[in-house]
Amino acid sequence: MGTAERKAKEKEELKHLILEGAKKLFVEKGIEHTTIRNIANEINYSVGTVYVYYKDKNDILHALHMQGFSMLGSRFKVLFSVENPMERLKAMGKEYIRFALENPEMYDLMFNLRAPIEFLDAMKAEEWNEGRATFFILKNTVIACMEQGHFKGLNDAEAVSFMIWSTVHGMCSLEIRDRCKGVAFENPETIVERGYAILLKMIDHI
Amino acid sequence: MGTAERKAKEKEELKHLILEGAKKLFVEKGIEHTTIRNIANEINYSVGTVYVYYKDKNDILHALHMQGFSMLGSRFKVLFSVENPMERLKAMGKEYIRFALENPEMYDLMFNLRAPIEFLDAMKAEEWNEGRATFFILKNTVIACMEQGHFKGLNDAEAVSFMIWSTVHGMCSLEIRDRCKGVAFENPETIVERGYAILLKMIDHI
DNA sequence: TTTGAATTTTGAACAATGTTCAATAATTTT
DNA sequence: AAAATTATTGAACATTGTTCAAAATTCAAA
Repeated sequence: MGTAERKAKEKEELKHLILEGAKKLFVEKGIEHTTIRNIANEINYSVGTVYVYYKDKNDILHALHMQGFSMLGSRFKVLFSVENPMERLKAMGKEYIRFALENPEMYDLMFNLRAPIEFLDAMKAEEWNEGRATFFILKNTVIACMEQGHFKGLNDAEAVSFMIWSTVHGMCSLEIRDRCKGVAFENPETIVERGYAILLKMIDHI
Repeated sequence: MGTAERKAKEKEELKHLILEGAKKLFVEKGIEHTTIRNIANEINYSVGTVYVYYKDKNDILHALHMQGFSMLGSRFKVLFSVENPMERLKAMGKEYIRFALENPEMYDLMFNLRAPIEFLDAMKAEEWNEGRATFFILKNTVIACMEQGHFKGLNDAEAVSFMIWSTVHGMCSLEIRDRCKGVAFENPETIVERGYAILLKMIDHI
């Protein structure tokens, strides 16, 4: 039965179309200024159709959430080619920052968005795999660094990974959410780079 | 004219009442699940009254924002008594984390809430003073540490301060926004403490 | 080709929200 | 006591997420 296949594909395509429309608008005007009606309008469908393919607005956010982790994950995977674990770790931080600052809406969605209960339930289930996998890449790199003699005196690889993740995440979040603007840094444009340079030096000296 | 004074005081009191009612509900059921009608109901006034005293919902958020910085600031001020700058720096981090984890809604409001344009305008104006002051306390402490021979090889005190701020902010945000839950840490309850311990060791070793 | 069932799409309708504002009530001044 | 000023109200509006019966379309069988 070829018809069923084609229909399934069409459904997939429409689902994708909705998602891409949503993403475009999110990037253009921010997540909370994008309405379902906007999305429907953007792709020339009616509101109801969106709800056929996505249960919720949350469902859309969740789909984009996974897509975001997929993007970040593939950026990380490229870095497998960097043999030296310490170099790899540093490159990962750089890529992470680049991803966050180039895709602030996506990043916000992934890490800063207030999570409704259903969202959290989905996160605890299998679907959060991508996120967990991304953290494990970091953790394993830290472990590899330790095996090469780095992070001497620190035996808690998980905590080290969490601390590094928190640092880059914190810098990106403060930057993206414009909290840096209020602080009147001497050189606002470069503050994230400078902060990251400090982290690298600290990592090197231990 | 004593009447005018009394009226002014009454107005102040009602404004405060609204704010406290809002805060109570924010803490109870989260910021975005608290409506103006809820707030009005909580203090037995009508919706309209709230709008007489606060221009916006944003206006309320903004007032609480300042109150939050005031709270955090006074916690920091207590630490002036700690003479040793390095000890003071460490205590500040601890206090910061305690504040964030004890007042997650307030913290979110201060650092993670999506800022509407008017909000940002107000931030750039004088009213962000509290926030700027808080960062300066941190920065000055870092400078004092440097003068005592710490942070050797790092000459950018601002970047060091930003990096430290980002680390504790990042850890608290990830924890508060439940992003830690998805990662399946070995020991989830203690991850922030452990992460902070790593930061302290790194600071010590440089 | 025609038909009738299955599927897809629609948009009017609903409840909840932030916000406004003329009307009402309370207070103060004359 | 009357007038004027001030404070409070809640109905009304626009916009949101969401639902669902109806309309439009597609498809397999006769």
